Amino acid sequence: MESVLTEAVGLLDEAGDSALTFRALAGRLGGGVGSVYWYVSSKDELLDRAADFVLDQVLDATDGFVDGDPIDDLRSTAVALFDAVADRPWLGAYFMRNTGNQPNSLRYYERVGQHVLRLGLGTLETFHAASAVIGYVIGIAADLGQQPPQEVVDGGTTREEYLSRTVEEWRDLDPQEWPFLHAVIDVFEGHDDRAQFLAGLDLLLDGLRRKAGRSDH
Amino acid sequence: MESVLTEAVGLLDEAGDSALTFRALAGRLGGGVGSVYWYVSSKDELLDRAADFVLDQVLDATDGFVDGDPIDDLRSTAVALFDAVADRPWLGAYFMRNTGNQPNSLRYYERVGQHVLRLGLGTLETFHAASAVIGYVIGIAADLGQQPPQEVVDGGTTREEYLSRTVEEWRDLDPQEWPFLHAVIDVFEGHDDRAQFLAGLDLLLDGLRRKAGRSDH
DNA sequence: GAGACCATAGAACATCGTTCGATAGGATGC
DNA sequence: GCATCCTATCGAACGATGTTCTATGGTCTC
Repeated sequence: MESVLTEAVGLLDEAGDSALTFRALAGRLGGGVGSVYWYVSSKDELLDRAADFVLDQVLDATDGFVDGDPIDDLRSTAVALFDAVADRPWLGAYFMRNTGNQPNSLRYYERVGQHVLRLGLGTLETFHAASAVIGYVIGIAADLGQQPPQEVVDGGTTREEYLSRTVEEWRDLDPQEWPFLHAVIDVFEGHDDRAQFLAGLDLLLDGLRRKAGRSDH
Repeated sequence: MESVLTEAVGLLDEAGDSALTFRALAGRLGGGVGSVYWYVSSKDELLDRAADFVLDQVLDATDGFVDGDPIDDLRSTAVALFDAVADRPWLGAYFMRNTGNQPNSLRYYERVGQHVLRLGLGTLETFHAASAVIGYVIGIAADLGQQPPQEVVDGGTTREEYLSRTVEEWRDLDPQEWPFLHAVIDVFEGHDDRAQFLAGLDLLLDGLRRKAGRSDH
């Protein structure tokens, strides 16, 4: 059983979403197609289990954050999930469905929530804050970790070439009509996904810290 | 051409992601399968165009927000996109890929960016803030708008029944181990997706407003 | 040894995206 | 008037995929 998930994750990591087929998986396990169905009842379940499988490892690896400043711990927990999803593009997509259904996504929800709980907000605000943080992390991670275009996957073009070609197209647009695009085009060209994520996360956490401060006194 | 997109959107709206097949689309158009390929070169392109098609309408419908408080306008723009994605679950998934590739997602990016621009932040901060807002909206919308479980789609179970059954399962968990879950379980049971989205958005915008205030003086 | 259950294997089926060649109508060139 | 191209349509066929089904060993229990 476990080897089924290991090999499934291996396929996903190595060649992405479309590489995980029952035939490829069976071949890797040295068995027949039908055998896989003995362990798993559908492809949906296979994906759920695979996602849950790696999320379990992420959770174990980030077990220690429970003693510092709540916001700092919240940040560390969020960053750990982001990093995990960032280098596993497929994980974001399959984390997004069934939130609250898979055992480990519930575990993650709880962990984030416990940090928020320590802020001493009201029940509704606690619920909203935890949901916002998780939603932001998953959303950005899934977005940034999206599959690069086909030509980059095939190796014909590097990521940098593709990026700079996009930028060139933007430069041709009318600056009167696209003031924002032209304003940020230079920083976009050298942008770092992770820094982008962190900046947004800090905005969110800053708002949260302020809300906690207000309800404190 | 336009009718191809209209019917494609119709299929997606009525029966979701899996209902859009070339054969179903051709049947609806009263033609053959091959004809669709004359207008569109692949299913990816079909989905891109369909998503772009409805996004265009959303953008036209929210054209007026350019005169009030920047943060307020930012909020209105974000809410409009959220609402559009919320009742079109498929839109979130296909908005997420190719951000910056499809013409109208670029238009939306620009519009959000222009509001941020008025906050007078630095270039890098402007870029990060705009990305954070868009990422949050798309992420949450895609997450909350996720396809409900099969039994609900089939009509065998209502959304409320499914929700309350989930809650029942949560109640059985050990409160010692799941303090957060038990703390928020009541508000979760009656939660509203849109309110949840707005609460997180306001946290984010509050952080942004504060950052803008700091760099002002 | 017989039967129950665990586990595997692969053929077969339906569906899907995609390709391809055939075909017809209309515009254009001479 | 005729040939030639461009536009547009159609559906059969191909390959890949998820899934079902039946057949076959293997192992354990009594």
